[in-house]
Amino acid sequence: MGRSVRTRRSDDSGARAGPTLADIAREAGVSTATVSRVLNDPDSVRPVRADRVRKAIAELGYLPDGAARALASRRSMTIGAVIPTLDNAIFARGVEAFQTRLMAKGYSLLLASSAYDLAAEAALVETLLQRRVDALMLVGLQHDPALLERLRGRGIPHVLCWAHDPAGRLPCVGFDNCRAAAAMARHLIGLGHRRIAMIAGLTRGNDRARDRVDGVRMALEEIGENLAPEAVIEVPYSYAEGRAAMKHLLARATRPSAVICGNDVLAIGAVLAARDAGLEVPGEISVSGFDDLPLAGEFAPALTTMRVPAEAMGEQAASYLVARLEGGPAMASGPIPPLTVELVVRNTTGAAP
Amino acid sequence: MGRSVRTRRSDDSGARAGPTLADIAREAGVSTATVSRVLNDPDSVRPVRADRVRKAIAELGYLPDGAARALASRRSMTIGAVIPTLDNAIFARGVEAFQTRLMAKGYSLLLASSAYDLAAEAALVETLLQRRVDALMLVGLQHDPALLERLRGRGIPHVLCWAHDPAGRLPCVGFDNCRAAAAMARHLIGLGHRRIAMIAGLTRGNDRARDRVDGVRMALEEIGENLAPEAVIEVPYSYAEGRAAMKHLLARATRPSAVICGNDVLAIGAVLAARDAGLEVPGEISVSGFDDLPLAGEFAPALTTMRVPAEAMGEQAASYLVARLEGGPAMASGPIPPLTVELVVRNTTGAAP
DNA sequence: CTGTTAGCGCCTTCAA
DNA sequence: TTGAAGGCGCTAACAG
Repeated sequence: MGRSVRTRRSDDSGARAGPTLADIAREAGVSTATVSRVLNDPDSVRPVRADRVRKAIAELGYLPDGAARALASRRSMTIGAVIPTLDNAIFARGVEAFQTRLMAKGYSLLLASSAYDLAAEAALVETLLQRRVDALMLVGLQHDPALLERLRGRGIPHVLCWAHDPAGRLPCVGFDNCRAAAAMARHLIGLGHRRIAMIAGLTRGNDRARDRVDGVRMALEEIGENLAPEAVIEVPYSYAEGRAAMKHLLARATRPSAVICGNDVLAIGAVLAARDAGLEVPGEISVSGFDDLPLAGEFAPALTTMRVPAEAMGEQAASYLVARLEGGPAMASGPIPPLTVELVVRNTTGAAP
Repeated sequence: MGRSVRTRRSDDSGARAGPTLADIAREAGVSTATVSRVLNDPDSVRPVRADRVRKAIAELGYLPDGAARALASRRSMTIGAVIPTLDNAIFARGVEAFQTRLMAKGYSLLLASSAYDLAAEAALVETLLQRRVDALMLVGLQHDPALLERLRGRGIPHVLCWAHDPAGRLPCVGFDNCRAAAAMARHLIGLGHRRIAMIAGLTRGNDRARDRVDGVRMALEEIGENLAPEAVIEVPYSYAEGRAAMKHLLARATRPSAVICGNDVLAIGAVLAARDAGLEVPGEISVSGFDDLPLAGEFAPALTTMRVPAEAMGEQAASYLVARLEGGPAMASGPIPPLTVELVVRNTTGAAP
């Protein structure tokens, strides 16, 4: 027999549950199927009844149960993302844009950070799969070997950000780090620089950082120069590390005339160190960044850098995943064209002395 | 009749499902209850059988279904957070620490950002509740009037970060913004400053920003001075806005001798503007920040600021929520003591000229 | 357009 | 310590 008031739990540990869809159905005098319909496909219900249902929903303060919906419909309306860190402003921006776009399309974001550790990333993905994410966003092309395979096996739509697969095999929304770095190197080469050093991010487990080093190397080789191993210093992304690395570079017998940095944070640290050493930038040494953080344009001297479309990347990644989820099975989605980066020449790069 | 091989979906749209708990039970020759037990309370199962189950799990590549678990157990192992923005490095750090700690305790993070809009925040919370978050983290004490009420009504444990409720009524993990700002003002007052201006964050819907203004005002009133309305400029948190606000301040008939900024980003913008105007910092004008971002200590001149324990806050918030969730019903949890902030005096504040 | 009826995959008493 | 069985709240055929 139907108690008109449901009693759920007598103790007060945990959440009190609200009314269920069945309660709404009873209140509105319709079947549960109808209530479900006004929730998922309102147009398939006669307006009068739909309104009656909506009224009941409002009156009882009904909130659909996501877990039950996910179980029954096989869609959690939740998308996962694993990023290396939120401590890098450029990732934070990208994630913010990703989340905002997702939310606008009715999806929620399950977020985790891996600290640039590919094994940790794989484990986090496993957890997210367990949470039944409908799709997944990852950063970079390099991952635990079994990871992408697993996603394909499970049929989980996914997208790789901050990178571009020239082969077009992987679904990625990003740009070619190698080409971008090469473009920066050519800018410096064009200014007459030959003694070029690099302060790079840690390349272990970070293909973006590695590709940037490769890009610089490639550009140098184009003109018959080479990037000596000792001309590349790898450090974690931080102002202090950028500064320390530059200090090292300046202490050497032959000082570079230009230093290409793996990102803006390192570059600003490097400029600070150059200034500490009494060197003029760019008069005596040129420094370039990567990302074009808001600070890059404000800093004095304003930083020459490579602008990365972080927001667009986050938004496109979100839109891509949602399209894959909602587009019919036909939606094969060919290779995605790379996003464009832009060399922004400001005041930290100049003619070689 | 039970097909021994389950057929789930013939089309290939959407995710292929993996084996279910029932498959594991069959494979291991035990009941589903037993499999469930080795998952949730391994010690309650005889080791030999437990191992058999674990072997089956490994062999079939079984992954528990979070939605089903959530539905049956009434716990999603998911915690929500709504923050104003990820574009503020200090929030990003806090969220990162929060997420890391949560993950370590077996919980996942559902994240959303509100863009400092309290109505948007309330809507996002509603979405998260629908996703069945077990608990919730919010920023600040000020929220949509119905919001906290709703959380209490639903019995959702929650914590308010970046703030402290002196009355001790609200569950918050943070510090007293008013006191912290007052301490900074007193530092400047002690240096002989009287013409003090402020470049504050937007106070609408942001009680942390408002409290900081109030703290400065309070400290000034202690010495019989007052903070004139025109001495306070409210702007969004960005380097460019900080710079522009400082420019405004310097264009006035009577220039302030010290400028207290709502955060480090504004402060660095302000220092840049002072330098643009040919003013020496702190010789001719003092500037203070708030947060102690990594850049604050590296910047030249190094920024005097108020160090905020962002990581500790994220970690404690996570631990608090998990404790509420897992602590028995007895766990009443008295008021949480405020975190401590620390005045870091560096080189942007000096004696009044 | 609407109601009936099976599950979705797991947890959790309740008995044994 | 184990198994049987009934939901958790909702969706999705399938009839009507």
